[in-house]
Amino acid sequence: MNMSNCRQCIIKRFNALKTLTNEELERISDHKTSLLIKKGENLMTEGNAINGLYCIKDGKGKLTKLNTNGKEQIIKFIKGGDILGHRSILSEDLVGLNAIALEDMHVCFIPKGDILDTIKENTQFSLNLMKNISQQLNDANTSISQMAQKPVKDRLAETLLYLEEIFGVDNEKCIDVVLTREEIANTIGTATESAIRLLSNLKKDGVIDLLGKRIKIINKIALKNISEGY
Amino acid sequence: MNMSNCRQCIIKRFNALKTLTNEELERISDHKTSLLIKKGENLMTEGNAINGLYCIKDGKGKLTKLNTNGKEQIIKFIKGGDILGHRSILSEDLVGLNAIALEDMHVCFIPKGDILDTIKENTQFSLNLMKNISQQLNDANTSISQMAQKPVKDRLAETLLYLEEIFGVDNEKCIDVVLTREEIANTIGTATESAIRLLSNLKKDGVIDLLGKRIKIINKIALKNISEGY
DNA sequence: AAAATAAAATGATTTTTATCATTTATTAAA
DNA sequence: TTTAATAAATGATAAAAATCATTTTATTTT
Repeated sequence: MNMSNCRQCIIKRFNALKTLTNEELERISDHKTSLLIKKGENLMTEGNAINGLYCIKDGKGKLTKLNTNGKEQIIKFIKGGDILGHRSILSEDLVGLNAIALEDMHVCFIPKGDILDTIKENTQFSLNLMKNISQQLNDANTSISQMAQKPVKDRLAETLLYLEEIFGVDNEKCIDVVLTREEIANTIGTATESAIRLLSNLKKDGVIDLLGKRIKIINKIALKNISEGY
Repeated sequence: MNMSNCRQCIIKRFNALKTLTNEELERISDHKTSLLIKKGENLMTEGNAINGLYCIKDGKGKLTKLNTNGKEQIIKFIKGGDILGHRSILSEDLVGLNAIALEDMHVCFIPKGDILDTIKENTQFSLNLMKNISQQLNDANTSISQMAQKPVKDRLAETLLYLEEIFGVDNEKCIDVVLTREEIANTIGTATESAIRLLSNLKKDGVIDLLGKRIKIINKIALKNISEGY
């Protein structure tokens, strides 16, 4: 059984679950399970069937896809407030992406049946899910375009700005997520060495600072310009 | 006024509109308008507001995005049976892509209000729209991964297979869509000259044949292997 | 704390891809 | 149907990015 109650949960305010009625929340609260996903563990795995919706309470993660050649492509980053698995539930497809914890994550799992029932009875919830996926689709289309047409340096600049936007900064003004250089490379779609080299160049140019794995954006305007090809 | 009636329209069988009730079809039929989009014309334009759903009766088109540097990226191809504009309606965003006719297209336009009403009253229609967008999102994620990690040659092979799958072949077994070399390049995200060169190589290797602009796949297995990096 | 392992950084080199220049072919216009 | 315009093809070269090799720096493990 589960100590925590969905009605009291503050994280639901940040996603489609905010539209649920008290009655719906009670039902979900009774059926949900809480999970601890440790750093490096998979919350969802590409190719598996899905049997519910995940709501991330806290922690950070990455959504990845394994290429035919075995290389990991990071498609998106996730954090508290995000929901996962609804795409797969709605399309009745297998899961398309791996969800992997970048740090320990607390996650709630809501069975598929409850979600489908709620979709059918609560139009607003339904509309919010659609809105969420629609925005993701728009973002994905933008990514395709940028992957296809921007050079690696521009994509790196873009990604650094995106990471700061998503995760914010810590008390030393560094982007508040710890990624390996390989993960950065797998986000922008380049070789690890290329990512390292370009990061070093950005540091040399005074646009960013590198404190171990942590990255601090020093000149956001310059970075924005680089991301647009100037 | 409009001669044609949605109830009789056969194209609706191929998309989410198939779940509409007779009553809903009548209402839509009364409000819809039919459009002829001539080759090269825009059906939707990036950045514009949307005020309805488009249902393509026949013809072929491309969905594109203009990059910051002014280059066109082709995100997806469209044809009879496809619906357009629902993503933008659902997310309440501006249109994200240009829809441009590759040949004359007949299209029905259904005002936004009717669509939103129908979403609210017909759960099955709603679910079908979600399913459609969910699948598009999955496809888009696959594209991101391939753009980021596959070399141009592999992406070209992939694209040729995709085009044949979407548009089929004509009576000479050529892929049944006419694209310029530039459009092919803008699909796979490369320079026009590179696309031309790689097409020439594939022809020299006997994998495809080039009859003017038309492309015939000769060895599908070889092409599939190339697309996977062999 | 020392040893072992993994990650990051850097250099040298090769491969891939883009760009520029020119020619040839195709399509559209006068 | 000849001319003009556009698209396709090809060669030469430059630029971008990947790969391989090695060193340095962190991070774990013993």
